[in-house]
Amino acid sequence: MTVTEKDGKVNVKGLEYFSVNQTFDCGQCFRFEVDGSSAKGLAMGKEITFSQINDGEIEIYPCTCSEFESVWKRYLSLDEDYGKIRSGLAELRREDKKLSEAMITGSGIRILRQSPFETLISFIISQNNNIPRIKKLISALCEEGAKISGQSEKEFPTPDVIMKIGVDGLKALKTGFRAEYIYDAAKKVADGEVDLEKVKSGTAEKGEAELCKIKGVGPKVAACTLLFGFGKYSSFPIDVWVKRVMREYYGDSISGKDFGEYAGLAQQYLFYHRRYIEENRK
DNA sequence: AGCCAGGACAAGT
DNA sequence: ACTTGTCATGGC
Repeated sequence: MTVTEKDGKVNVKGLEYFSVNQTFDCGQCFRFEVDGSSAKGLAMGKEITFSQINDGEIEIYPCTCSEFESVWKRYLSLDEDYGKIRSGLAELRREDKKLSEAMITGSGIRILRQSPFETLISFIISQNNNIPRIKKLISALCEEGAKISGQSEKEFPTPDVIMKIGVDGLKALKTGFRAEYIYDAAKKVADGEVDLEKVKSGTAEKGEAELCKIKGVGPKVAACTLLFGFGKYSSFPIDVWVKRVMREYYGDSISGKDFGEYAGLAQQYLFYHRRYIEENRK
């Protein structure tokens, strides 16, 4: 990996198993717009663009080298050895033709390391909802948070700001029945009843139990939060698409545990593959 | 127009 | 322990 800086842009080349398009279009983040081969959006309190220049080469702006090293490298999981992870997965699932197919389709997917609280709230909002509307609700929440806190709307609202918005305020944003869930999450994180630091340092199982103390957080939302917000790769979110994949590819005789320590990544490959195929049927 | 959306909860078997 | 109706809203 070679990192250079010029005119406020950082160029990174020599990347393997990374595609801007796939990473930002596989349903793990909701504040980016993918257009062609670049993704522009908000993360870590900044507005940022990731642009695919070539195979294995991207541009990041506005950005400096030190900012890349301290923020975006980790955010994009470019500090992880995906070659090693993938071969470990392939070895564990030696006979799994479907997974190896999916690993080719989605070879550029990386699990982002998004901020935990934002991920938690985002996936609470995601339940029984569609992606375009999830994006709108999150953006509305950030705008409202900015009004109250005086902070930039690039920042995701903190727990206490969400508490100030209140259940009625959240309903006014059209979050519907999720309003009390969002509020409960903010309250329990703010008063320490749910300890995100403990989730970070503990196992995925402990983390799931901790997150499920929140009303409106069940196995699926917890798993997505653990995977996309805490980098817990063994977490295996099961939604309608994955259920479909499991049944169609494996005949229901399989669980997340069969995919080992990197089950979450395997899940993303399968999820992306199944949806990618659906898209191309139309 | 009507079904469905990266679910979870509560009440009922 | 499994199944079912319900939740608020709008995308397609």
